[in-house]
Amino acid sequence: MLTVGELSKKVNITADAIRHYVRIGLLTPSRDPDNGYKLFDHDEVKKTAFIRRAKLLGFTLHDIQIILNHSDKDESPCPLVRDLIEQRLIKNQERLSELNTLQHRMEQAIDKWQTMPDGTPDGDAICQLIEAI
Amino acid sequence: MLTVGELSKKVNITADAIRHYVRIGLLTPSRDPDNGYKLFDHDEVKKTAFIRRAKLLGFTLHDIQIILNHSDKDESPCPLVRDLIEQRLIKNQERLSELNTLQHRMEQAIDKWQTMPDGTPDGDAICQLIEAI
DNA sequence: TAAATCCTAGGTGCGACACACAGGTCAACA
DNA sequence: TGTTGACCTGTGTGTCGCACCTAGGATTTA
Repeated sequence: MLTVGELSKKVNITADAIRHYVRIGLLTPSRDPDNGYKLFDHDEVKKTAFIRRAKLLGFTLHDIQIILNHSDKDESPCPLVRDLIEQRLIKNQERLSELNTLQHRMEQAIDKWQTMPDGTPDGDAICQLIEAI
Repeated sequence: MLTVGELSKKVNITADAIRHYVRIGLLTPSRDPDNGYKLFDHDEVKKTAFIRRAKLLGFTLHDIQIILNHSDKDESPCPLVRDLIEQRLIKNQERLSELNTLQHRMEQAIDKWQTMPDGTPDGDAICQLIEAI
């Protein structure tokens, strides 16, 4: 049975993150009756490691909640996991193309501004560099 | 002098977003003494359009706040703007490479899972698809 | 025995809004 | 003239995944 600090070292995340997972109900440690400390048994440790791996794969904590709920019911969550990751993949592609667009706009702006004077505000223009876009 | 709703149509953003900008002090409309409605004059409309363009270029509202403060002082914010966008560019590159890494991991997982059985939970494994990573 | 290091619960902050609530205001139409 | 419906107001909460802080109790170490 590990305390928060011991668990945090074992799975290499912050104690705050673990407390966060407990707060939102992802982890459900038992309690030391003497002092109220959270105590994590083997299953909770496994769950914590699982959460880490799932996050590395791009699952949100909400996704992970759903997956864990399913596997608590002795149902294989694997088909669900495949569905979820395909959704995440699509979202991620969207984010990637948004960021790429942004990157291009920023690079273009910088190129354009290489040759522009700073100018002085004329009481009307706020920043010519941006208003020129 | 435009109300929130009129301004929101003119610059094509939601009324909620405009109220948000007012809340955080980006916009400072006057008030109709009769009914307390926010009233945006020409300068405020220009500022709103500026905010939109700056956001399209990847500036945060915080950046924009700084830029507007400078130009209020009749200083050319342009050198500042160039500095800020270079910082944003770097941040964006970091985000892009993070997302790319994530994308690769997700794609690899999906490839790998094509050939794997769902398996049944054995009371120990939570989701073999994820634990296999 | 005291200091240093753990632990607790609860609250706030981030970024950029979206959404909801309860109520006041306004223009138009019957 | 009354009423309807669309607009407006301020304020508060939720999103996401924590990080940080407070104030105090517990435990370990010198």
